Amino acid sequence: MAFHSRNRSKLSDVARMAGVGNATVSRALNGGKNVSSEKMERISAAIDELSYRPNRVARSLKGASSGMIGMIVPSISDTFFSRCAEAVEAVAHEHGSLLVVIPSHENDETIISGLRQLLLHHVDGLLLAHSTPHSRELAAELRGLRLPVVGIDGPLTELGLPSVVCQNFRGATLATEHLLGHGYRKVIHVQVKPALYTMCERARGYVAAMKAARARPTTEIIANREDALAVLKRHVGAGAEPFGIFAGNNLTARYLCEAIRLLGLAVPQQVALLSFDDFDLADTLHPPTSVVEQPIDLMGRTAAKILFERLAAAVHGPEGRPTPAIMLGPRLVLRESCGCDPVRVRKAGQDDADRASDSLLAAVSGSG
Amino acid sequence: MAFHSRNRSKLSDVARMAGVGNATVSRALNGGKNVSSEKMERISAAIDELSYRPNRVARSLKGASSGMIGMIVPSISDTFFSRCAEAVEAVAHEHGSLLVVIPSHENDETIISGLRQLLLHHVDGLLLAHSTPHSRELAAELRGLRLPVVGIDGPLTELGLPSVVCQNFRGATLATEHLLGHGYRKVIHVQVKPALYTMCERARGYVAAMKAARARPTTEIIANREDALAVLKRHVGAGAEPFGIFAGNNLTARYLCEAIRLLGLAVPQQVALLSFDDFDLADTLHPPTSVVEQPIDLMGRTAAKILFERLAAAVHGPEGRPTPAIMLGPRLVLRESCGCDPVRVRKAGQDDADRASDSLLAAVSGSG
DNA sequence: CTGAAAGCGCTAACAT
DNA sequence: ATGTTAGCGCTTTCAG
Repeated sequence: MAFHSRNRSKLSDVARMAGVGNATVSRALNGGKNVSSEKMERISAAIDELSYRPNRVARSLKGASSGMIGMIVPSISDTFFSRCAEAVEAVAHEHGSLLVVIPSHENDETIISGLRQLLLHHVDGLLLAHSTPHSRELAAELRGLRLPVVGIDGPLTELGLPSVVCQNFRGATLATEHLLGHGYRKVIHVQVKPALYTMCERARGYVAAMKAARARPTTEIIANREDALAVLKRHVGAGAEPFGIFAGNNLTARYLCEAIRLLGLAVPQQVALLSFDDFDLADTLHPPTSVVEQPIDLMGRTAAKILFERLAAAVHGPEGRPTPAIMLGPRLVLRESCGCDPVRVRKAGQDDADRASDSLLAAVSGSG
Repeated sequence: MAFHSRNRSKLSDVARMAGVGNATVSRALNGGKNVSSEKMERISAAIDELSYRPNRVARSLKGASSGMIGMIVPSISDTFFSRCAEAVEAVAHEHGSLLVVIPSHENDETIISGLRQLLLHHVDGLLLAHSTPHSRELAAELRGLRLPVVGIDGPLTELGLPSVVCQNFRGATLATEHLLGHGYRKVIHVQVKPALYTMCERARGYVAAMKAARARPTTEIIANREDALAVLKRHVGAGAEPFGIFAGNNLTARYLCEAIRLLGLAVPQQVALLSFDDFDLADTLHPPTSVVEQPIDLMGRTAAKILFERLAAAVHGPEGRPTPAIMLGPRLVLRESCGCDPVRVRKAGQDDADRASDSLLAAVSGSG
């Protein structure tokens, strides 16, 4: 039980060794205000000597910061959220804080119980990734919280809480316009989980872009590969004309790609594809899939930064005035599935990887 | 500061309401031993009434369990580790514990400082995923720890600590034998990060299988797509004969796939591919990539389970006797890149998804 | 079986 | 500027 304290020196040990009072050591530890530089020296010498580190638990019990922040995400293993978490952890680390991650499985009750558990552990603040509309209970729970909370991926605007999201609407518009720009007169939107905030925004953006181009928007909801197959069959069968698909997220794109492969459809000759959210092998797929890339790392870092700012400013709980969500811009990553010219695309590539493979490609074809 | 305790009832409130002493409530909370059933009733009624939840921090300060476990992984966003973490979290949740994840970036010093930070926060136990050989410092740190530690992915056997790993050797043997079984006389092994324990084991398994088949093993180390390109060029150029590649992990496979695409190589006609560790779009790639699948979820759950067992048994620190690592079996997932017949493969598919798409496929080709 | 009392290591008044 | 003191909420002897 008491294996924590094995040999570990405590604040009073430091005080004794430095020949000062406990409070002085505590003060020295917390900013060193109101401590003479002479004692400051003696204290830090003693700290080094004893290799003393303050016990976060005791500190936390007393009411000071616990050095932990919580993050509630739909799923820990989902690429998007694990990358968010990684960015958040990086910022937390800079602030000497630990990150506790709890999966919600998109269930409001799970969120509430997770929230309470985090509270019991005295976390200093909370990041909440939740893009389904919250239940009344969750809203109440959040409203009653005296703890800095920042939303990520889904806005907490209605609750007066700050949040960081991607410009889903804009990304969708960009994608749709791009597809339209390739000359496809018919561009459909396929998505999963239409209830999600992010999906709604993307669908809205798609519709807006279609309307602006005087084209007729069509949104299809799918839940699996079989649905994708059915949707594809229907639209391919409807006319010989090639058409574009704007996929709502990478899961949608995955179902679609699988279905396309099963049907033996030519991309982009028969169907052009552009998906929201980049994914690992998008580049390696046949053909490479064009995507709207979200600034995941920036989203995570920004949200965490806001949280720590509030922590420092001791701004707990909702503000009186509504807090607009910070919306970060997505980026079109053009590969080939949207109909872009492979050569032009490769030429336009700006990063080193692209350039490097260019020259190697040339070398290879020269030797083959 | 004191926003944690806002209205929150404490143990003494429960005691007062139930008309018993603090100690009795505490006992009731911790197993209810030595408490009359009558007071037990009154206490639990009071707990419900006040919706009391014990403060984990206070409990932890006093020396009891903190309700938190730590996990140190090379990277939070890496699919393998985030899936491990998810499994671990599930078990932790069952035990009412929180999971704190720290990324090590495969750096021993980072691990050590992370370790110490976790200690300061009184975590009850630790899961360590680290498959590079540990430095003397890390070994010493680990040895001195009075805390249950369980290794995952890499063994901590030398330190007398339990660990859970995949049968990397066996998986590699399986893969190599399978490739050999397809009739490829030449099968090479390509990998990244040869220093990793996992990679060593896989390379050993490959070599063993090759030797058993009286074939000459060739292991190539790559670090990026360009290396993959160079390796491929060399081996394709070396002879017209098709050959097999056993890729050490999914990153290797990815580089290889990209390079294969850039070179326009036919898979499996010119190069057959079989990779260790499944990945998201393996199925959608052209052709679908065969892999050795690791029981990731089981690994995470098992490691966590062992940790909680030790926690319950109060077995802290290394055992006297060496603790053999628990080695979980991988599974060959045969798709097409290894040379398996697409039709046969699909027929052999046992899960619903496969069956479902089969029938749909039939429907589709019938209508086309 | 039960309650009173003594801390766990730290911070924050409150004196000085 | 500095020391003394009183807890934070809980567990745990130690007496009954």
